[in-house]
Amino acid sequence: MTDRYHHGDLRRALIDAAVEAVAEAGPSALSLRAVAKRAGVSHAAPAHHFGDKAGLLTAVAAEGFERFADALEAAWGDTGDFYAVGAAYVRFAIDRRPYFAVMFRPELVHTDDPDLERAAARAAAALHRGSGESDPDAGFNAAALGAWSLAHGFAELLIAGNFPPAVRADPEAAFKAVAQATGLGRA
Amino acid sequence: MTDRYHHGDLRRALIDAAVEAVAEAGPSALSLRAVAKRAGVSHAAPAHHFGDKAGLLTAVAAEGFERFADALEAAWGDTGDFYAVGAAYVRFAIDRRPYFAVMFRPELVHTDDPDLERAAARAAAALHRGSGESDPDAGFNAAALGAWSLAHGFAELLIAGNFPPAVRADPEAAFKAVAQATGLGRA
DNA sequence: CACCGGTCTTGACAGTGTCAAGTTGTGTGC
DNA sequence: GCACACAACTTGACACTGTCAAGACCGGTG
Repeated sequence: MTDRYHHGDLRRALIDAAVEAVAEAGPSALSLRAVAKRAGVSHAAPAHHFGDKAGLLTAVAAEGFERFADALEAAWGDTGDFYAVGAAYVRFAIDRRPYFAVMFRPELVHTDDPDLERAAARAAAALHRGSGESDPDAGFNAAALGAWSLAHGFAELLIAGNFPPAVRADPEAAFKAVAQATGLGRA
Repeated sequence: MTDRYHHGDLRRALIDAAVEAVAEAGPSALSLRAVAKRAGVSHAAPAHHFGDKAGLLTAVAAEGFERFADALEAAWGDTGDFYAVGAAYVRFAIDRRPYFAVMFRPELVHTDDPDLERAAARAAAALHRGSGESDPDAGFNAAALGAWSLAHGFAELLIAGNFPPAVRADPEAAFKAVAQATGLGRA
């Protein structure tokens, strides 16, 4: 099965290999040839399935958004409040770091990919659930964008290593404290 | 002067060339050889001054943090409130995009570089000015981290193209609306 | 004027993404 | 059951990349 000429599910194997590689050295250090070697195929096999290096990362990002949407939806189900969803946002960035490292990087992926767009839209819907309509005057929902910005910025700064040790020790608890300090979550 | 064998200020010229290149295609697409060509020197000249590709980007990031600190300090001077500083944060991310694209990317730079550390510390000090001491129990200042996360997340999501057109039309005004919606800035 | 140290160049190396062409297997229509 | 068409993958090549060692060049100090 595994040593067939036709791999069976090479696409899946390549995505997994890419996720591992990103987890080890980040997306900018990703090498298609290294991914191919990890999956045990020739150096040009990835290009056949994904067209492009960006194509492979696009597939990773799309899968990431799907898992992200799952995590956010589950967080709504648990307690239903904003803190839980924000904490899930932060937890995803930590636990699924290789996915997160690719998901909000337009220069690394094909932003017009239908699968990616669909998955990203699902995640956005899961995130904004229950945050009401956007203000027709302003053209956007200020509270929802604020919550998103807060969670995203916290996750991004945390991952980049800009937060003190006390935050890194328990990021979810720290996020809740930070969110409360801003006055958010009372809506 | 410019066609001398000893360039005069090649280091400066290389940084400028790198900033231009990053502005055009992002930091991941940066090529040392292209930077060298842009500055009119041989392909190995950058390595002599910066040791490394990461070394060049480190110099760019350090310069970025200096300008960033300037901008934040100026914003405090203007009106002295949080909204102005947050808006300056967002404006910097837009106007000085090539710098911002490198400043919070630990995988692209030498995070232990003394110049970079000094500049980043200055920017952090400028950002947290007037936000009081950190809570000794928690080990961090929740309100300050919240403000930082909000501004940073907003800037990051805006740049990545995740916000609706109404926000992109006037990002600073949108940020103020978003910050107000969270209840922040009343401290 | 000799010399020395820093500045930059030249040349080489292994590794990269991408493309064109070829090879190998798999399923389909007959 | 068999030829054929097509998809999956390989092979080989190309231009380009970052990095290193060695050399050429220049400015200033003795």
